[in-house]
Amino acid sequence: MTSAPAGTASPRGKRRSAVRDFKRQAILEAAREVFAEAGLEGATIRAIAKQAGYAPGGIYLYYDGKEQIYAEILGDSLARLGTTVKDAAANARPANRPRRAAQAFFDFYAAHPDELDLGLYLFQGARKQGLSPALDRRLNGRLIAVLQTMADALRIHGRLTPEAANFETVSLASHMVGCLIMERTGRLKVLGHDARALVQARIDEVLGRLAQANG
Amino acid sequence: MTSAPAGTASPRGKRRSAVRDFKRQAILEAAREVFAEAGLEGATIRAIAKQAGYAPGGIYLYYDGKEQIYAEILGDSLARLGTTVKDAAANARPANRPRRAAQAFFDFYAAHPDELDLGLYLFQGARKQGLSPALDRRLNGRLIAVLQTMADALRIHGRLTPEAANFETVSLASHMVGCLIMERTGRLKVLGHDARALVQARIDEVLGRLAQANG
Amino acid sequence: MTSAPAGTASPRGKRRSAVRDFKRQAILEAAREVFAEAGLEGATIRAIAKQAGYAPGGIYLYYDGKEQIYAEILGDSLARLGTTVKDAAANARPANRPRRAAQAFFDFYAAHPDELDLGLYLFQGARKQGLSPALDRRLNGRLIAVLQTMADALRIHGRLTPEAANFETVSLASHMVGCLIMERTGRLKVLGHDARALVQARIDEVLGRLAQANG
Amino acid sequence: MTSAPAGTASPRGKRRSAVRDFKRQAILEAAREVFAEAGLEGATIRAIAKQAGYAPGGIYLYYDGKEQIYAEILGDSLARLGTTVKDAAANARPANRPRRAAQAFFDFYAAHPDELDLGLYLFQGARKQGLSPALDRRLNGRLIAVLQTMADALRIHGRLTPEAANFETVSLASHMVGCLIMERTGRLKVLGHDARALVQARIDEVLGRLAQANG
DNA sequence: TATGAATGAGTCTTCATTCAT
DNA sequence: AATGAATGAAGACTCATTCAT
Repeated sequence: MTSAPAGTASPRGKRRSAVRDFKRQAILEAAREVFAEAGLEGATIRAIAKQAGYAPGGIYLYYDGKEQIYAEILGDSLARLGTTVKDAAANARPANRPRRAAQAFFDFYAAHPDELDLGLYLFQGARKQGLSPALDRRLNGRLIAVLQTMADALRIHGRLTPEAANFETVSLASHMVGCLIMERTGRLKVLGHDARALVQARIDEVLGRLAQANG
Repeated sequence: MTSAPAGTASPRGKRRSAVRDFKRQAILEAAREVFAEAGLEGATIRAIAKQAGYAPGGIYLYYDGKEQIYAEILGDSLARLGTTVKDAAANARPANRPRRAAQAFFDFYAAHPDELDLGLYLFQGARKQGLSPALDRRLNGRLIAVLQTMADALRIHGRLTPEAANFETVSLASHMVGCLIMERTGRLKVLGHDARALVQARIDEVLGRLAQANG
Repeated sequence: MTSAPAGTASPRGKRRSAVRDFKRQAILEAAREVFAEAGLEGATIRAIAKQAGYAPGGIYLYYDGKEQIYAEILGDSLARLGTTVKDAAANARPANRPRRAAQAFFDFYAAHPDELDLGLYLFQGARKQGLSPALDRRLNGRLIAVLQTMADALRIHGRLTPEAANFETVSLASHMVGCLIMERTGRLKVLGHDARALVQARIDEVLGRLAQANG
Repeated sequence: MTSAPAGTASPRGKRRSAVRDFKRQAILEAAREVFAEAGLEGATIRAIAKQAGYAPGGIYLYYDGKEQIYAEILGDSLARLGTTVKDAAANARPANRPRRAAQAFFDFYAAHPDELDLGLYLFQGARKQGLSPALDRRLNGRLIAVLQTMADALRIHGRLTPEAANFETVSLASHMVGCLIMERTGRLKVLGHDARALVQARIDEVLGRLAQANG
């Protein structure tokens, strides 16, 4: 009931819906702040409500529960990631697009590590409830879109087949995710390395390989 | 108190200690099963106890608490990983060692994805309490040892400086971790890829690059 | 958070705060009843909650924990004791003040023996955690105030130095506490005596001695 | 079953009983040590067993449970107190007996404050189970005997009626108990006094009064 | 729409006691 | 006689969620 961002037809409904969406966003923002400060574990409904200026019960007028908030944040996060990557690519000279796009991806999660946590948490195979299939599809769509942007840049620049560009992109993204996680869990530091350098080198390597292949 | 795998001298003591160790292992195994089935969140002391055939209090005869169980599983896991990787390298012809070692690493976590989760969970920077420094050091040591094995193989085969071999290894491991996580969270499937292929390609690529560099 | 009897400004807030205070008092009262019935050991959060008509978790809306409830009861108790003793002294002719004050002290604990228990329990040197220093100071302050009232009466009536009055008062109070405890534990009865008579005699004795000293 | 120090008739039984009593005493001694170190709260069966060189279950071969151990310690304590007081009186010149006896009483508990705690704990009105009537009678008997010793000394020295001597003694004992408890809970220190001085003064006062009454 | 008091199941952990060995 | 592994009820406390207002 509460959960669908449901579009209503009547003008009255529209206005109400707009207000509602605004408040939903405000709660989401509050939740993000709590996440950033207290991590996934510390993000209680109480804390989120307080940060949003609500009493605990108030949250449930806008969201069905905690997991739904998580999911929505993740959706938002992916949307912003998509925008960020797309902008980075668009604002770069064609020759630089693959690098800029990839770096935008990395920078995004380097700046918002908790949003990466959130993704891992929610997507985790063995979740209590799992996401609703509809939501899962939506989130997947966003992720695919992000990678598509990166893959397109790579494809054009590297004169690759769509499949090859795709493969290369997914591999690159996985590498970045791996590096970010290893860094976040403190393992990279112990090993004497840092994510940015590893990723940088990897991008150079891929681009170098493509350049070489294209003469 | 409870935790030390204390060696006793008398035969009677030895037998007792052996039984004890066996039961400790059984509990560990039960915990692993719970992890695999219910995830880290579902792995409550109650659930572990039940799975192990104990009443809740029984666990505390063998472990000081939940986190200790986690840590012990992780320690075990890293030890087994180390053995696996080392064996893989040792049993391969020198030329194949880097590949075999890397693949052993990947195969290990592909077969035990929850142990990867556990590592990420425990190492997590933002943990409530964090591991005891001593334990943390031990676990780090094991991780470093594993990567050292891989790095050594790479260094010898690729005629690299220790630093370069190290860097390459950490990057490779991060890539594998990233791929595994992306697969575990279901994202890789959605994107039409699978971890094994991605990792395979990455290994080929690295080895190819080194071969080329060495003429 | 939970603990502060925080004064709010708005009428709405005032009413809310009043309700809150009322409920806090009700819980306190319930706790006192449980103490009286089941003793300190039996005074579990569960039992208190039940007596107060709450589910276990409900208590934590009003108190931060068990010890805080104890402390608040004790604080209350000492405050009431202070008032009682002061009133008794104030309402008596000067010549009778020392006796009336002392008797008020005795009567108070004779009527509320569990509050004496509580004091002994909480103040106990060998407590797990001990009270917070701030709280301890507050409670001590109240106790000192009570005895000061008694000492003042004694000093004036008996023309004593403050030190002497103090000493006499502490000795008297200790005697009363000893008698009360011996009675509460059933020992006095076995010995064929009762606290009231013992205390009465002691007061007579002290006052007699002072009268004699003053001619 | 286990609990009665039951005297058996046969020589075989006698020897067995002697061994048994010895072991019971050893456990008691261990329990006393644990009490002294860890207080009433910290005195778990496990800790007592360990201190006595037994496994937890072993204790139950000699005692029916924790409370019984407590009770027996208390009984022992009272017996030793009795001996101590009696000896003190016996070894003093008649004129000094009341003082020496009283001081022996005080010193005993000043040296073993946990045994005073134990008495209060066990005798406490609202105990879970209460002591068995038989045990209660035995303990009471010992307490009475102790006070009787003190009362006798006072009666003879002060030429009092038995009733008066009794009254005075119980009052004195109560005062000492009160002072000791106030000291143990830290209140006396806060008030700037100490138990020994208070008790000393009280003894002087009583003896002075009696001397005066007897010309 | 919003409150916030209340719930109650669930968390980890402790410990007296039992019982097969 | 003694062990010590195991129980299981109990403890304090947390927190997502509900519902009367």
